[in-house]
Amino acid sequence: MVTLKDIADEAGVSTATVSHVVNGNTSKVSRENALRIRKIIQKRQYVPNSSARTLAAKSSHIIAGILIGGAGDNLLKDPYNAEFFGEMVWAVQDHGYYLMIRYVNSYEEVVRSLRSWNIDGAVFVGTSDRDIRKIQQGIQIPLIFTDSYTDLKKISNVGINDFQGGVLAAEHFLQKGHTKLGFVGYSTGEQGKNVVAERFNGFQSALARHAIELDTKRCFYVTDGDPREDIQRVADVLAAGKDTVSGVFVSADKLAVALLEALAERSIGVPEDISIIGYDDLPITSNAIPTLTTIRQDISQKARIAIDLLFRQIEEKDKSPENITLDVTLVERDSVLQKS
Amino acid sequence: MVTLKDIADEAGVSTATVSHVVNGNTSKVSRENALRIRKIIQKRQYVPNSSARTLAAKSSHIIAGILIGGAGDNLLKDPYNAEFFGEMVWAVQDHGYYLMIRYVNSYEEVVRSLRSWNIDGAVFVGTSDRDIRKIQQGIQIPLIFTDSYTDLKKISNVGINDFQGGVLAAEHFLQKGHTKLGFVGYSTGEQGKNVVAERFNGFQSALARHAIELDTKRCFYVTDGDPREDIQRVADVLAAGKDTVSGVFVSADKLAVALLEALAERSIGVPEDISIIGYDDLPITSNAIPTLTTIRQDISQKARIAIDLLFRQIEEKDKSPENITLDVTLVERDSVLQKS
DNA sequence: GTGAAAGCGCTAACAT
DNA sequence: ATGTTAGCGCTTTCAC
Repeated sequence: MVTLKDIADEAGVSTATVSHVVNGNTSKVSRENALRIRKIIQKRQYVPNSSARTLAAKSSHIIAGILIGGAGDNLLKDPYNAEFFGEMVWAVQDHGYYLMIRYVNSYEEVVRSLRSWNIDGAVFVGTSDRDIRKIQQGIQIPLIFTDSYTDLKKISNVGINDFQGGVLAAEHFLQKGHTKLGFVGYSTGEQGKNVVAERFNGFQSALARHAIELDTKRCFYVTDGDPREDIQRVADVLAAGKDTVSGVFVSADKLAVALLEALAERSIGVPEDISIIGYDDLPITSNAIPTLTTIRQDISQKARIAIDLLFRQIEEKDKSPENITLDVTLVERDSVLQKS
Repeated sequence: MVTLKDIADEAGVSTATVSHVVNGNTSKVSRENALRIRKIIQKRQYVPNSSARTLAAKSSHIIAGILIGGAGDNLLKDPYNAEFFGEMVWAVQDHGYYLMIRYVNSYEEVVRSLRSWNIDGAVFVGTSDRDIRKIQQGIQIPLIFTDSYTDLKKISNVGINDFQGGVLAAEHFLQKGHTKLGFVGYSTGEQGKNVVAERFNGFQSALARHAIELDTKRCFYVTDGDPREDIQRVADVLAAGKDTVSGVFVSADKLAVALLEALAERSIGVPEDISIIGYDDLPITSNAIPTLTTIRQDISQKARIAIDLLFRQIEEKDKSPENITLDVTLVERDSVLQKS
C-alpha cells in the first residue's frame, strides 16, 4: 500500500507538503513541487486512506441515507424509496462524498452508526416524530428529515404540500360533477399533523368551502404494512353502498391500485361506478386499469433539494434549519368520470 | 466524545483490556472486569470509532454495492437494481457490516473508492467483461459479480440460467401451437457470451431441436438506454408482417412492456395477433395489458446468495471463487394465445 | 489476566 | 514555501 509518506520520500519533501498537494492547497506549495508530486502520485497510484483522514480531520465525507422500517422488509423495493435514494447517490457523489445506506428500526441504532463513522450528515425517510426528537438530541451533525410535521422548530425538513394535494383532489372531483365523496388513507397511528391527515384535511376543507360534507362513514383507514385485507373490507363497503359514493380520494397510489383491483373483483367499474384519485404519481399509475388520476409529487426533486439543504448546512457551520415545502400537481388520467 | 481511553481510565484498567471487552475477546479478560467495563460502556454511551478501528486493524467492515451505468441516471429507479440492492442492505447489516452504495462509470473510480475506504468486499451489478478484468487486477479483496459470462476463471459470479430461460420460452410457444417466432433483445455490443445472447441461444436451440428455424429477419436488437425509438421500429416491422410471426420472445420485461404498448398503438392485439413472452418477472408484468407471460428470476435470492458468497470469502481467507447459476421458471399469464 | 507501547496514515499547528 | 511533530482512537505484540 502506497502512503503519503512514500510519496513524500520519493519526492524528497515532507508529508505536510504532499498533504497540501493532495488537498489542493496550492497556495502553500511551489509550482514545481506541486507538479512533481502530482506526477509521483499518479505514477504510484496513490490513493489517500479515508480512515486516516477521518481520524485526523474529524470529517468522514460520508453521508448517511437512513430508512426507517420493519426488520426484514426490502425498503428499497418501494418505488418511492428507490427513486429518492437512487437520486441521492449522484447528488452525494457530485459533492465528492460517499453514501452509506442504512435500514434501522430504533433510534439508538441511528445514533450509533452516525457516531461510529463520524458521518458528516444524514437524510431520513420514514421517521416518526418521536424518533426525530431523540435522534436530534443524540447527534449534532446536519440532519435532513422528509415529510415530517413535527413541531420541533430546529429541524430541517423537505416535504410536499400535502394539504394542497387534498384540495386539488377535491376540486377535481367537484369540477367533474362528483359530490358524494369518500376517503381512504393509511392510518399512521400518530396524533397531530402528518402526511395522511394533511391530505385528508385539504380534501375536507376544500369540500367544506363548497358546502359539501364528507361522510365519515365513507372515510377509511387501513393499517400500514400489508393493507390487502383492509382494502378488501373497504371495497366491500364501497360495493355495498355504491350509490352513496361516486368518488374516492386515496392517500397513496399503492393503496389506490390495490383498491382498483379489489373493486374490479367485485364488478364495480372504475370510473363508471366509482371514480378514484390517488397520490404520488408512481410509475404504476400509468399501467393501472384504468390509468390513475393522481396527485403528483416530484420525488427526485425532493431528493436533490434534501441534499442541497444538507450540504449548505455542512458548509455554513451554523446555518439555521429550513423547512421546505414542494408543490404538487394533479395529473389527469382515466380514473375519474365526467358526470353530465 | 467518549473514547476507549476514557472507559479505561474510569475502569482503572488499560485500553488493551477495554478493547478486548469491546471485541468480545472474553478469554482475555476476567469475569469481573468484563462486567464492570461493560457497565461503564453502557453508562457512558461509548461508541467505538470505526475509522480508528479501520486504521489499526486494516478492515473496515464496509461492503460496497457498485452499480455501473451512465452518469446522471438514477440507477436505483430500475426495479431490478432496487430489489437487488434493497435486499443486500439487510443481508450486509445482519453480518454487522455497513453498506456503501456507489454509482460508477469507470473502473479506476471503483478501485479508488474500494482502496480508499479499505472496503472488505464488493458486489457488482452491470459490469462488462472488460471492466471485470481491470477491477480484478487493481484490487485483491473478495469481489462478487452478477450475470457475468466472462471466461476469467478466478472471479466469483452469481447468475441465472439464461439459456434455460430461452428454452422454457421456446417450449411454451411450441406447446401453445406457435411456430412462427421472433426475438427482441438489448444489444449489449459485447462479443461472446452474455445474458442476451444466452437467452437467444437457448430459445433458438430449443426450437432447432423441434426442427423449427428462427427467421433472422424476425430477430431485433435495440440499443440499451432509451429503447423507445427502436421499439417503435420493431413494432412497425411486426405490424407489417403480422401473418409471418405469431410469437415473440423478448429478453427483458421492460422491453416487452414497451413493445406491448407500441403494438397496441398499431392496433395489433396481444395475444390475439401476436403472443409475447418476457424475461425477469418484474412487478410491472402483472399490471401490463394483457398481463405478461414471462421467465421469472428471483432477484432477492440472487442478492442474498451474492452476500453469502461474499462473506464466505471474507471469512475463509483464500476460498476459491465460485460461479453460481440460479434456476428460472416460466410464469404463465395472458400474453400467449393458445392456438387451436 | 493485564498493561505498556508501538504503530496504522493522515492533518494541522507551529516553527523555520 | 517547507519541515517537524504531536496527536486522532484504536489494535496488537510483547512482557509481566
